[in-house]
Amino acid sequence: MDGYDRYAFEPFAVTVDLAVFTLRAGALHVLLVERGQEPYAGRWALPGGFVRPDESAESAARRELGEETGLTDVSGLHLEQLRTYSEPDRDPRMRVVSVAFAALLPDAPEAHGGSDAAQARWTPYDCARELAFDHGRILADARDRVGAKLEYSCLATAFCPPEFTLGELRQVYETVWGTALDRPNFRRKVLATPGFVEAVPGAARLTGGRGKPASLYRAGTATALHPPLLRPTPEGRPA
Amino acid sequence: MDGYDRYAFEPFAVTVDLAVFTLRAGALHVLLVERGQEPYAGRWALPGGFVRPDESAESAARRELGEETGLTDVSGLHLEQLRTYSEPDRDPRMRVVSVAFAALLPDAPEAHGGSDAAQARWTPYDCARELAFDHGRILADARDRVGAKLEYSCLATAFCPPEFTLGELRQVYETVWGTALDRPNFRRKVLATPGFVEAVPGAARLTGGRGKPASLYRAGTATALHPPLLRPTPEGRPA
DNA sequence: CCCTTTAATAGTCACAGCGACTATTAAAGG
DNA sequence: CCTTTAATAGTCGCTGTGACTATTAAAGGG
Repeated sequence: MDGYDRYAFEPFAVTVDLAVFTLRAGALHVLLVERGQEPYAGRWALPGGFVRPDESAESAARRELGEETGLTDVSGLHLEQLRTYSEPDRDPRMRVVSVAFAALLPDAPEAHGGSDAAQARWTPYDCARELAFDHGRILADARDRVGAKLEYSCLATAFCPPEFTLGELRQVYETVWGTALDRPNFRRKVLATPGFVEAVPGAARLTGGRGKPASLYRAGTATALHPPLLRPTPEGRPA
Repeated sequence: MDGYDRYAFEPFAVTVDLAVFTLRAGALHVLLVERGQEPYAGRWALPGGFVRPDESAESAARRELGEETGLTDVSGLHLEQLRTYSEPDRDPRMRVVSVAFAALLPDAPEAHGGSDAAQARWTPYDCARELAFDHGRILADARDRVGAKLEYSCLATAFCPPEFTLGELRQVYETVWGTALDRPNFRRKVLATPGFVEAVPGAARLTGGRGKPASLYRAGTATALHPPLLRPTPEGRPA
């Protein structure tokens, strides 16, 4: 950033794009909006918008998150910067640099049009195809990041309501990773990690389903997982 | 990014900032440039510059890397996008959004002025203080990222020349992490990880120092480390 | 009311990985 | 030739984890 005044510089439009994830009916869902105009009119896209003069990309992302989900309080939601996409031709009209974020929601409020009056809809991740711009790439990157962060962070609780059972937490992993996890082993691992979850003191139990009712837990104070909870290796992810 | 044409948008200047690391004399060094003008005239800063109209942030970062280090071929160097800094007041003159990158160099060519004619210097990481703008924050974030990635990636070889000994590789970890590692255990772990390093077939050995000469290795084809090489926990990094 | 089903919870066993440690080998240098 | 230095070889024991079995506590149907 030296030599600042010695070069002319091109002004860029700066936007944020959000990959907003939630779990619904045992499947990973992402919030998409339908574009109303060219380019890509009628195509689905990630929600997002311009960064305003007086706000950071993080502020813009949280503002857009509230507008698009209709949630009144998005202050506690997990929002994470992914990376910035800046290919010169990523928008056919003009030079747009976009800062991508991932957001995780515990439950999915029904989607509705945001302030942009654009149609918004929760879509199963596997059905999100043919997105506008490079949003397909952004969405795939976001999913990879979320899956990876489950291994070494307590991110999974961000998909859960304030109080949850270990079964629900395990389903987060199973859904995002697409693998089954051994129930007792998962329980042992989670409870052995200090600060991951803490038991709700009262003899709180959740009923409503079949089977033995499970104890309730809250997210703990830890953010990192040491040692990590490695996902089962289908074969050799390494190499 | 929907509702594209419905809002006026503020044009931003977009720059890249680089945290270029290398190992010198057993210490982590970072490439800094001295600012020649206000603001922060005379202060040290991370190298960087404006993204040009026809290039992506990645292209701009690699171009700047070549200009600032004086290296003729930077195509093989490890360059990694960190995150984007976009606080409205991060530059007192105007609205500048900066995409930060980390770069890793095997050996340190003597620093010289880049094309900007600014003075450039390799500085021990611990001596890099009072940087211009928010570059201190960016540098700290970059160091954190590099340290963390050593755990679960083969990034360490990016600090090494094409052929290196296991002792040199171990010193990378020890220098970046600031901890001593058990020699035999490190060797066992590295050699047990397929694709991390591969032996140079010839009875190649490195002489020049004291002691038994070590075998030479090259970086393997793996990029990820499974299971990871966790850094010794001084106590509880988790929680 | 019993019996099946479902899911949480408790517990066992064996192996892999790793920290800590000791021993040996192969060079340089005085 | 002996000391120093560093690479390499190998051992021991603990911890974490995968695989697996058993028990408990509810719902639901006959």
